[in-house]
Amino acid sequence: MTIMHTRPRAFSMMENTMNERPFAQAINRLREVDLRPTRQRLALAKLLFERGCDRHVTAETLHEEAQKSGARVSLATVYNTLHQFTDAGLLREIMVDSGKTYFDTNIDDHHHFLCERSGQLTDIPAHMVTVAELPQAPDGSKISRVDIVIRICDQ
Amino acid sequence: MTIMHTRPRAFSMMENTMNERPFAQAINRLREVDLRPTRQRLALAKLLFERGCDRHVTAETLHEEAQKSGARVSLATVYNTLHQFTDAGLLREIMVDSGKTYFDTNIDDHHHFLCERSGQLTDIPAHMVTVAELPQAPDGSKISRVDIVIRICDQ
DNA sequence: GGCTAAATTAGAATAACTCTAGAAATGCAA
DNA sequence: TTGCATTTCTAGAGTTATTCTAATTTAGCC
Repeated sequence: MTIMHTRPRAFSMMENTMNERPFAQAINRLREVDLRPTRQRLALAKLLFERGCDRHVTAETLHEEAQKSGARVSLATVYNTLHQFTDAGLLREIMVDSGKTYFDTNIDDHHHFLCERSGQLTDIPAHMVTVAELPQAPDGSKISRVDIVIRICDQ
Repeated sequence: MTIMHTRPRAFSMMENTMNERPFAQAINRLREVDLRPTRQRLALAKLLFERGCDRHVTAETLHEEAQKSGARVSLATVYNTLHQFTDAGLLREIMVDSGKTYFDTNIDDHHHFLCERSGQLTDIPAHMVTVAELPQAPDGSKISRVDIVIRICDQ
């Protein structure tokens, strides 16, 4: 197992406004995390990171999106790629709906609203939630992260 | 859909120390939530609630336990029963490990430690966590619950 | 006890992944 | 560049957790 000491920031549209050498950014980013910049990985990276907003995808939804955009990528590759990107710190896996794995392009410290009706997830920046007191982690262990899900329902 | 206004407390060993009429408690509790006290439901209720401690089970683990205790219950019935108990407010469904559904016999307001190595879940009473500031729920919705998972790893 | 609705069950079906093994693409070295 | 070792991709099979289905059994009531 490898521990990431410096988490790379995710791709962003901002960094590529000029659109010269459209894939250069993505290629470098993938190289940085030791993933060969293949056609498939580049296509998925584009969909995930070059839209300029934070996204919550499942393998299923991303695969569908890739198909629509004309990229030929198998579902197995989408699964592989999502896990590789997660291991590389480019994505974060989130657990809300048992039986489905969501990936979040926002890798900053943050939390989520979860709509109980629609299952819709929305980011909450970490600074909007203040936790005043936390219990001590059990002996021999330390807190690695605090995940907060605020469940909301219709008023 | 039915909204529960008065959540029944879960069963507890404390309430049945004398052991007279061993199933009376369970039978009444099931009646209260409009579930016929069948052989299977009683067996599962006993396993879940009469051990005097809070438990985290999956359908799989509970089914196995039932088998060992000599109760003949099908896995389908375990699934059905866990969901019925949850709907009746006797259990709470928790999401931590995508791909598996856990049920918690502790239905009080509380949170969880999640050990990233073993997947082990531990309850944290609500009073041990203080949330000082929460964001407003989006328009037209209200906060129904705040779930906090403190992920821990080896030190 | 007998009837009716509810509950249980085995096994089939489904959903979301994961694995496998062969084909294709990548990148390094000459 | 070309060849080759290695990585990556893919279709399809396999797995796991769960739900569905339709037939059987059981509970509660007269």
